[in-house]
Amino acid sequence: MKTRIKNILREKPVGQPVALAGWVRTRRDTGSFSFIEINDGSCLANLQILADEKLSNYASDIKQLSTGSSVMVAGVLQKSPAKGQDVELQASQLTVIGTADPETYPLQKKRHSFEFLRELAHLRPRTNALGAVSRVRSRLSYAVHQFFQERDFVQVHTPIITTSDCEGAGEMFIVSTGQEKNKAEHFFGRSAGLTVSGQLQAEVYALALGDVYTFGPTFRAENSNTSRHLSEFWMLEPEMAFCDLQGNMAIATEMLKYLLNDAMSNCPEDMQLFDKFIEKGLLDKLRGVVEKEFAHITYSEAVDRLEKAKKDFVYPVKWGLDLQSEHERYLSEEVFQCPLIVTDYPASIKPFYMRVNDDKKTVAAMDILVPGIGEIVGGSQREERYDVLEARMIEAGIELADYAWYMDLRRYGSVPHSGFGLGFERLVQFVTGMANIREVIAFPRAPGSAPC
RNA sequence: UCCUCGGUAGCUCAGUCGGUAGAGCAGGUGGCUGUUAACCACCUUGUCGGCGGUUCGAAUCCGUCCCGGGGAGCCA
Repeated sequence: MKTRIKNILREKPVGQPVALAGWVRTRRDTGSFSFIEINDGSCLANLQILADEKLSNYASDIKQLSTGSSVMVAGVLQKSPAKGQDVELQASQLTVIGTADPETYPLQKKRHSFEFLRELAHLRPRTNALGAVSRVRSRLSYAVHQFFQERDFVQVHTPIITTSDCEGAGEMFIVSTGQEKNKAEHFFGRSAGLTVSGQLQAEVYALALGDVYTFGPTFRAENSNTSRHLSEFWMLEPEMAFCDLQGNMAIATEMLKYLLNDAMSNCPEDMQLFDKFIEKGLLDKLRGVVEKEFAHITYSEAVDRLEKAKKDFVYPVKWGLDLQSEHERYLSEEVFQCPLIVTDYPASIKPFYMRVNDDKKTVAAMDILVPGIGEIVGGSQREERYDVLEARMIEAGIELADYAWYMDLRRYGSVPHSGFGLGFERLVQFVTGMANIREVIAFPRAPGSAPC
């Protein structure tokens, strides 16, 4: 029976027999024995093993051990007399499971660039930083479910293959068997694609179950090549019935604070690695976000501030034009220096499903901008009035027949409802301080690149 | 897709005015030591991203394509 290093280090059963299995990070030989550091992925820390020359396979196996080899070790845990670790394992048995030829094994004991590691998608989780990202990502995913389940939200598995394009959400990948000669022969009887958003389907379930969320992979065929875009990414989309924009903002804010707090309290060692080596001051930044109120301004106020700003922008600022990255960054990074919620954008630049405000010019939209990442959450109150929605769809040139089911939600028992989308990888980026989104997903897919 | 910077040993990089390539680390061998980015000595390693051009001669200059970083657009 093996014990995970995480538990060994937490419980420190000194004097007790312990067995574990993992991969060799480094070996150092001394006079009559070797120090071997083992990592088993359960935590950032390695466990130091002492392997004495009296072990039967000392000369044949243990002295040959190199970085990357896999081993099983049994022994007795003891207090360490030297600095660097509280406890260490005196091995009574060490079995080599798999060797790793040091001439060809690409990972070294020293630091590698993330660009290099990206070429080794199958080996990079064995590094400190990528292992830590994986654990924090897993924990955040768990915390997402915990947050919503604690609040009686129902998870809906919305479809990956979809026949409805969530307008304004980007280009779709087309799904087909490759055998169809014409549209009538299509596998689904109509053209289909990979989902760009589960929102419209989530609305269906919100108007039946009240509060729901969907959390799954999302696909965008955009040719965008940046440090915060992926072709395949995970998106969290809560949708709440009987909920207006104020309620939407409140739940999004509460959720973000909850998630940051959860990662900090449950992954302290990994978070300290990020704070120390990836983004200095990360923990202070996150604590600040948890403690401070999020700033909130309307789009009109944002335009006002930008027009009065003493800063030269490349792109023009004018009511009716969308805010550019430089504008969003100026507001969140320089003016407010904290997460900023911008609401009530012009209807002309937002999708048909967002609820038209009383001024008839703006919609009940909200974007949450965070320093360094930009937009992390985008949401809105949905248009629940049949006539208004129909007019907006016609204006947008949408085929009404294709969305009859969506219109039915407004025809039968319509209610005000709201929701938002959170880019999960952008959240992981924000929490870990990783500069490039390709480092926070196991196997990144981007134009021209899809390893493994 | 656009702008911009880059691609030299397994990794991180240097390479001047165009004259055929170097360091540190890693790896190998030997030594030493309760070590911990271990240490000391010696040794190995190159389609200079690809193709084409200019030139007596190209890592170096020009063209083009591929790949990567940063920024922009699109968005989450």
